Amino acid sequence: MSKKPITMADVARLANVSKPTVSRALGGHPNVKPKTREKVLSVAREHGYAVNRNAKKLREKYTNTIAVILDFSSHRRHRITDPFIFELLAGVSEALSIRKQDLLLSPPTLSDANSYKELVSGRVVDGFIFLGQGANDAMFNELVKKDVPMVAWGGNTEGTKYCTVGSDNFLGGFLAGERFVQHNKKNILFVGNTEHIELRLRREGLEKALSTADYDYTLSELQGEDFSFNAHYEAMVQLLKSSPAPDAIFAYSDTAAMAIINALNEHGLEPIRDYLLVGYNDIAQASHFSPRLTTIRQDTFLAGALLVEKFMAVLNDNSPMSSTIPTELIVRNT
Amino acid sequence: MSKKPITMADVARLANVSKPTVSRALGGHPNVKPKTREKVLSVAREHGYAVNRNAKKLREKYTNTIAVILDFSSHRRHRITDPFIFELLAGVSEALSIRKQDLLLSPPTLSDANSYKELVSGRVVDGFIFLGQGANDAMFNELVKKDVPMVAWGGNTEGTKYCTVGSDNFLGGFLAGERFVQHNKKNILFVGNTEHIELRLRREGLEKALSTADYDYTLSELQGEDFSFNAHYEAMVQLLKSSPAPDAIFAYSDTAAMAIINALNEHGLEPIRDYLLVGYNDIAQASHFSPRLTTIRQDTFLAGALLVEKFMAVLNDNSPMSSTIPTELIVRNT
DNA sequence: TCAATTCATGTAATCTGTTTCAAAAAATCG
DNA sequence: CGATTTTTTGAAACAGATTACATGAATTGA
Repeated sequence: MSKKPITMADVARLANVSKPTVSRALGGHPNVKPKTREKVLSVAREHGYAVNRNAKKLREKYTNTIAVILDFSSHRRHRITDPFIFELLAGVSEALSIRKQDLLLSPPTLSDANSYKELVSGRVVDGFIFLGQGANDAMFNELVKKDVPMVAWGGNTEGTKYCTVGSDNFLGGFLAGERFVQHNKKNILFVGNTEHIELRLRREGLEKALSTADYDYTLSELQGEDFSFNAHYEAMVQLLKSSPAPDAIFAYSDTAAMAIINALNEHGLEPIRDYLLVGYNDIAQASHFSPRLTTIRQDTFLAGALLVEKFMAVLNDNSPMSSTIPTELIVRNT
Repeated sequence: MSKKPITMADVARLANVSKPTVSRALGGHPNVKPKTREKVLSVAREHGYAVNRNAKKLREKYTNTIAVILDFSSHRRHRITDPFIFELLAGVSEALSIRKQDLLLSPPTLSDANSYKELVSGRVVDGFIFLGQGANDAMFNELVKKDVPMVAWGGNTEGTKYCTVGSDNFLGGFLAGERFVQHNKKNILFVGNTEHIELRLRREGLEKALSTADYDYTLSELQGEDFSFNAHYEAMVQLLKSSPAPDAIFAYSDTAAMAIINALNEHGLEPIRDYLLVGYNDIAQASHFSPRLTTIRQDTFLAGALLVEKFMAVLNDNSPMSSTIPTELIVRNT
C-alpha cells in the first residue's frame, strides 16, 4: 500500500519548530507568531499533511461522530424503502455536516442496549440519533439509564425518558379527522400499528376530531404485518373482500397510502367520489402519484436540524425538551 | 458527563495480569492459557469494558471505516430523493456490516481530490465508495493517481482508471431499443444527460438496437436541468408544446419516468396506446405507480455486495476489474 | 536601562491500546 | 531427571497527536 504518511513530528522538524507549535499553529491557537504559523502552514500544505484523527480523538476524549440508526434491512427483499426516512436522513446529514460532525450510519443489528453502550464507551461515537422509534421505547429508556446520549425521531408518552423530535402526531390525526367530519364520512379506517407511539397519538387525534363532531362513526384498524408495499396492498385487498369499503382512510405513511389506493382502484373505487384518503409525510412522490395524495406535511430539514440540536444538548448534559415540528394538511386529490 | 470509562490497564489490574495479556485474551490470540482468558473475559464483562477504538486504530493503522459518498443535498429544497440511490445505500450498508466495516456517510461537500485524500491520510476512513458518478470522472481518476482507495457505482469508458460496478448500461439501453423496434416506434425520446458515462452507454445501446432494425427513426434528447421531479416535469411540458409527442421514451430513472408520465397524462396521452416508456432501476415504487412502470431492473443488494467486495480488493492492492450486474427488462403497463 | 509583564516556544507527560522481545513457566524427550 | 523445546507472560517501546508547565524572548513601564 501507500507508504508511511507524514506526521506532525515530521512537519515540526521540517519547519524547525516543535510539535506543540505545529499543533497550535494548525489548531488556530492565538499565541503563535504569525510568521511561525505561516511557515508551519506552508510546510504542512506542501507535504499534504493531515492530522491523524485517531490520535487526536484518543487524546481529546470525544469523537465528533454520531451514529444514525436506520432500519432499512428488516427483510432482505421486502425491505423498507419508504423515502420519508431517507428525506429525514438527508436532513440529519446536512445538519451534522454544518456542525462538522461525522455521521456513522448503522443498521440496528444491535438489538440490546449494551451493544449500543459499547460503541460509546469504545469511543466509536458520541451517541445516537435513531430515525424511527418502532417498538423500542423500552430499550431507549434503558439507554438513558445507562447514560448513553441519544435522541429519537418519534413521539412521546408518559413513560418516555428520552428526548424526541417528531411530527405533531396528535394534530396530524386531528386534521385528518376534521377533514373526514367536514365531508361527513362515517366509516373510517385507520391504517397503522398503534403499538408505535407516534401512531397511537395520531389515532387519538383522529378520534378527538371525530368525537367532537358528535355523530356516529365506525373506526376500524388495519395494520400491514410489516412495512412493505405488498403487505399493505394485500391486507387492503383482503379487507375489501370481507367488509364494506371504508369511505375515509387515514394511512400512517404516503407509501402505505399508495399501496392502499392501488387496492381500492382495482376494486373500482375512486378517490373523492368514493372515499377520502389522508396520507402522512408528504414525500416527494406524493404530489406526483396519481391521484395526487392528500397528506400531512412536515419539514424534514427542520426535523434534521432539531434532532441534531437536541442531541448536542443531550451531550452537554442540558436535558432538552422533546418537541414537535409544524404539521399541516396538504389537500390534493384524495 | 459520565465518568472515566474503564481501560485495559484497569482490567489487567483487576484480573492480576498484564496489559498485553488482556489485549491477547480479548483479541483471540491463540497463545493464552484458557484459564487466563476466561478470567480476563469475565472481568471485562463484569465491568462492561470496551476497547477504545481510537487507541486501537492509532496503533493498527487501518480504520475499518469506509466513507460512502452520496449526493443528496444539491439543492436544499429540490434535493434528489430518487429512492434508487437509497436502495443502493441499503445494499452497501448491509454488505459492509457483514464485513464488520463501519460506514461513514458523507455528503460530497468536498469537491476536489485533495479533501478526499485528507480523510485517508488523516486516518478517518480507509477509502471511498461513491454512489453515483455524476460528472466526476476526471476527479475520480485523480484520486486513483493519488493512491486514494475508491470504487464507484457507475459505468466506465476508455479514460476510466478506477473500478466501477454498475448496471449493464449498454444492455439496458439495448433492451429498451428492442422493445421500441418490436412495436415499430420511430419517434424516440431519450431522457438523460449523456455527459454522464452511464447514460452515454445506455444511449449507445439504445441506438445499437434501433440501427440494427434497419428502419428510419428520430432520436431526440431531453435533459432536465437538475435531477428534481419538477425539472423533468416542466421540461416535458415544454417539449410537448413545441414538438410532436414522442411515441417511445427511454428515461434514465423511474423517478424521471414518473414525472414525464404526469406531463404526458395531462397532455391527454396514454401509455401503450400513445407511447411506450421504459424507465430504469425498478425502484420499489415502480410497480405501484399507475401506470405500473416498464423498466430495467438491477439487484441493489448484489450491487452493494460487489461494490464492497471490489473496494476491499482495491485496499489490498489487487486491481479488481470493473463489472456489471445482471440487467433485465421488466415489462409492465408502459 | 533594568525590572515586570506578556507572548511565544519547547520539554515532558498523557491518552489507551498493540507489538516486539526477552524472560519465565510448562511441556516434551532421551 | 536434566536438557531442550514450546507456551505463556510481562516490560518497554510505540502509534501520533494534545496539554500542563516551564523557560526564553519580546515588550512595556518606570
